[in-house]
Amino acid sequence: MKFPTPGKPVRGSKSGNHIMALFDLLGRSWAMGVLWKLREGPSTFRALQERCESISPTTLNKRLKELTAALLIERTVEGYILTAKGNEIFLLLLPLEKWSREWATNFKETDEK
Amino acid sequence: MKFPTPGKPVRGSKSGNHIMALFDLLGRSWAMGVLWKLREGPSTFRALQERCESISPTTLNKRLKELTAALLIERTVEGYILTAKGNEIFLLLLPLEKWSREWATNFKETDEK
DNA sequence: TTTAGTGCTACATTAATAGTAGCAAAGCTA
DNA sequence: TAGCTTTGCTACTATTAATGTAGCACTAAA
Repeated sequence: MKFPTPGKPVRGSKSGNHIMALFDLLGRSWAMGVLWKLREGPSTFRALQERCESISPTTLNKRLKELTAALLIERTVEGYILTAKGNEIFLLLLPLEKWSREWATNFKETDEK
Repeated sequence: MKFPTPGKPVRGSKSGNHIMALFDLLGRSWAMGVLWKLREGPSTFRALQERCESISPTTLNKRLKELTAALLIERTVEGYILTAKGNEIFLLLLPLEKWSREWATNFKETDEK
């Protein structure tokens, strides 16, 4: 498994700056979404697929492997769960929810093409 | 210009849940990176390209338009800058930096293939 | 020994990103 | 006013990532 590793070249930093490595990891389709959906508790592969409403098994599998390699999630008998680190980062993402709620109000009527 | 709009179907939410719309927006290559690099101050297109170390003009242009439509950045005579909203979200991303520094320590020697 | 559920993998298609060239417009400079 | 630069892109091609649909191998219960 290969994922954006701090210390190795990543998007935005040839030297592998840690924040850029993180952005590279989280800046992939579904990465943050999967973490978010896992906040609800352990989930099997198929259940997670449903929580996500629409995600191909190919992509889900890839993200799960990357996030596992990145130590953010792990697989248990109950299914996939957030690790301690995964939970930490979830808590850091949490404020985005409130912010996005306000942000969303800007696009209610503003229906540009 | 088309970008993940709250209220419209986005990745992870057919109803356009705001946090999922935000994840869809930020979960694209370079989106968070560009916001991050713009914290340093106004930047022209070409200068921004250099700050990013490696980014194709195609992608940069696309992200700039999306982020502009999303009200996070704008173009001024001095170049691209973060808007008030853009700065807010940057501040929310800021804690990730410290976290990622600690996270990175897990991958110093752990050099798996 | 069937049946059902789970965790994927295969494969084909479409979309996103990269990488390189270079053009049109604006601002010097001589 | 004719060149020379810089800037902000766009065009184009190549490569990589994501989608969507099928279905296989495994486990467990009936």
